[in-house]
Amino acid sequence: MATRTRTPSAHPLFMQIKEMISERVKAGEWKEGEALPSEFDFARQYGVSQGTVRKAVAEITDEKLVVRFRGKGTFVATHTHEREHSHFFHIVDNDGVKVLPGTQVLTCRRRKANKEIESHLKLSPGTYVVIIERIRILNGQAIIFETIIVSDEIFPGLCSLEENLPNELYPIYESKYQTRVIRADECIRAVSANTREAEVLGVDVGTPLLEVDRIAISIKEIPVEWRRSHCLTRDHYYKNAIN
Amino acid sequence: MATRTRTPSAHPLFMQIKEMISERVKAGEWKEGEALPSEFDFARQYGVSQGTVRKAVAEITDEKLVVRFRGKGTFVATHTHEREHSHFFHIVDNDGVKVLPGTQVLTCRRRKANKEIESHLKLSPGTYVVIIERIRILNGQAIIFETIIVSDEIFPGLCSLEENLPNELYPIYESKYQTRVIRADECIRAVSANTREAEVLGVDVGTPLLEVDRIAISIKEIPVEWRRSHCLTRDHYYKNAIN
DNA sequence: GAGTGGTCTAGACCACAAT
DNA sequence: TTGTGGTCTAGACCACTCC
Repeated sequence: MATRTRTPSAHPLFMQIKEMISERVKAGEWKEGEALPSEFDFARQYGVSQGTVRKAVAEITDEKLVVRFRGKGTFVATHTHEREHSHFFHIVDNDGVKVLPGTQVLTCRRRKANKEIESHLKLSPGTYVVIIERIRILNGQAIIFETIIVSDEIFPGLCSLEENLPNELYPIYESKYQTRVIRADECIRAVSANTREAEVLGVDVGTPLLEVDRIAISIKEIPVEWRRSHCLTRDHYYKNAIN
Repeated sequence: MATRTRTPSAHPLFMQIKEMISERVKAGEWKEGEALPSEFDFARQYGVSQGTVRKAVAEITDEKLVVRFRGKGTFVATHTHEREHSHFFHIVDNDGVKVLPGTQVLTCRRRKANKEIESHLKLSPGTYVVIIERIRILNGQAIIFETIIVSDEIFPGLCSLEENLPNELYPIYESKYQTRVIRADECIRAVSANTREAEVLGVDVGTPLLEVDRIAISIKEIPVEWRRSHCLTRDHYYKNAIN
């Protein structure tokens, strides 16, 4: 391959390749779990060397869009239980050990979004949303009061699952609604338990609770879920590692 | 370079090179800000190709132990103001904007560590520590009540700086005490303001505060600072991005 | 055995900084 | 001009999976 026609773009070649492959993955050209073409295939497609494709795909792997297995191939990443739990769940017990939470749905309803929800999920006015309230149980104690809000257009019929809603929702978003959560922004505050939360969590009104406000972003860069968790941090805490 | 004598080690070559260079950096073979040998030098030293060294140094760069500049070289990373602020300070105002905090030292004293401190900083019994209490001021409001505890053996005379203690301590740790903080573990809880905090922060006793308990780890993998921040999260919050 | 990703090499050219 | 890190190539060998 003689000297390539250099696009005046500031990006190096492997970055351009990365963007192109990345876009194709995001566009759903290969379904979740499906294999992508091999490095050599991509190299032929784009007229670059295998090494350049490797570097591009390595970056996409870092972003957890795909996973690679030696001898098998490159596959569109899926939301495994472990990934969700290890990656998105930051509450641990006082010994620093991550505990698998149980879940109990309190309410699940469908209604019009208010201004606040519209703003958080970037919805057009009048959009319907699904609002789930549930508690999460760690070591037998109700620890977290969780309010989950998603667009009814993206997740139609989520309410109908009602009692069958699993602990971890992201795998459902992915398998039933073709919506893959790849990252999230969390806003963390200290708040006071209101009467409802106090009752459900079995504490006094006014007890300090940890509020974790999470906006989950899909692979298409759309905010798809607003989740507000109010956590009792007497026997647990939110663990964050800064590297 | 013919086929190399493969160590039976499970690690690939570039990983071994990475470990060796990494150890030398951590041992202080080059001072902070000082240049490391070039890729070709390392390649000669270790008898591998430049590409292999590149991959090793790339990983060390990812770990922020060194920084690289094209045309100049590879240098031992230093604690710049920006890095500390962007990396370790997670409190932002309600618009999500990071604010530069001012600081006012309340007390600074030297005393024997108690059991709790010994355990957090892994100190031998009877070690003296320095305890600094200070408030941090954002947009003119006292927002954070901060207690900082470090070993007096690692940071002798820190107290004597007293009023001259800067906002950001890590650059001081590095320049005056040859101690570079590279990562930290944070435990986050919701707590109630005690009388002291209530007075200092100008709120009622019992107001929910965000407790951020941080153990800072040095480049030598030693816990060197225990910092407990109690933050008023009325106009601010702790921001965490999950990628 | 064929195909995949993972590692390693040797060499080329580039952008940039210092001299 | 020299030296640096950054990119790219072409080809080799390896470990692993699947047939």
